[in-house]
Amino acid sequence: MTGPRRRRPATEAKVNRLLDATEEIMLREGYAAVSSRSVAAKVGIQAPLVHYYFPTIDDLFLGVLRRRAEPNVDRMAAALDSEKPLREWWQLAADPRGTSLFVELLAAANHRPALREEVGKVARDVRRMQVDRLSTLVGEYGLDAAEFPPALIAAAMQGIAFALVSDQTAGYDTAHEEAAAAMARVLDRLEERRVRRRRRVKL
Amino acid sequence: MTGPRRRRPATEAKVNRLLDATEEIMLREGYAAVSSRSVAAKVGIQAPLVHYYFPTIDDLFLGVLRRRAEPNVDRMAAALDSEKPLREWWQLAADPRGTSLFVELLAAANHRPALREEVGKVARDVRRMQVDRLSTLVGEYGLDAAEFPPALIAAAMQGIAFALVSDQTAGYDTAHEEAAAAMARVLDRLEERRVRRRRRVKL
DNA sequence: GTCTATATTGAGATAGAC
DNA sequence: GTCTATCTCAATATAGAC
Repeated sequence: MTGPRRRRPATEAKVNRLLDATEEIMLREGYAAVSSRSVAAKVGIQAPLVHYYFPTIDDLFLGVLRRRAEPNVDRMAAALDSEKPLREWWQLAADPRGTSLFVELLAAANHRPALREEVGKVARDVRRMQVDRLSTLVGEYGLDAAEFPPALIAAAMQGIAFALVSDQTAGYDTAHEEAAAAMARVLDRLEERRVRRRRRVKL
Repeated sequence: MTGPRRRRPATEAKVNRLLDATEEIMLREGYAAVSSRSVAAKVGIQAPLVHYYFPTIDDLFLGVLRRRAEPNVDRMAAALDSEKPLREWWQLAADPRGTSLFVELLAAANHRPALREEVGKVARDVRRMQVDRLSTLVGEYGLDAAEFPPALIAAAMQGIAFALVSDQTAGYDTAHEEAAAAMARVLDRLEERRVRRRRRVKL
């Protein structure tokens, strides 16, 4: 076990430029527009050279997923351990770039088995982390755990973010701004409630 | 203005078979797997013939969208006017086939301007219908309209359905069954509350 | 280790046969 | 009105040059 191979700095930089280009294409034109040609054109190299760094297109998508997953899992862990867990979780979930990319990866995974497995692993791990933390948080927020189990709250956080971000980035006229503002207020109220309840316990 | 052209019954049947095949491919392999070749293979005809019925691939996607949209808009209208509006709305939203297809169309619309416009129109019209009805329903459910405005409730219904259906169809292990069951219970309780409140008013 | 010339397959679309 | 032969181009990928 020697861990992932080290690469020369110049190579590392090029790999990152390729992944940046791939993300850009996924966000602007959808995952289906990603090809060795489109990525190469964006970076300014020849198409077949992409295959030197990423032998297959699957590897390119996996690269995007892995580069995003690690810091995002860390950020989610930090959010869940912060003073306002739901509020910070929402801030992560409502990030248009990250959420749009995740939706694209989810869609691409539909017909790419290698990607599907990896996306599933990330989704499951993150969800487990959220549910674990929620099992104690739910009570602190003054919610009935029987009515709002962690699994539902986690699905709601992610799902609402999906809906709002996808309508927003597509430019659909569906009052998503109003909904986003309301969501923020709901979470703020929950955080206030939690603070009050914890004070009461301490006193 | 003569309305849409009538087609011979045999033609109509073939058009439907092509649209069925397209839906099937979208659901099983994702929208990106839809091509004149893949659709033709599934129906058992030659690839270029697909272009006779649907000149461009955009037309194929538009065909799928339009054939689905009309009955679904009607069904949503009926649900909103039913005895248990939220419950029936959820039953529609939680349908895996319909929701998965909508997600695929949403993704495909990302880089297909013609489709994008039509999807946007459908999304906006349906959302408007839901929000209109919710503006009176919210109070009947005993919810505070300032805290839970119609736009947020509509986004939540759709978003949670997105999240649960996509995890379910992809087979991701994220406790989506538990979440779906909890969602159903939450809505049942709301419906009960609405019935009780209406009785009180009538008496 | 880095990059290019090139092979192969499959895509969308059209002109024209039946 | 229905279907087919065929064109053009873009996709992934590999073998091999530098």
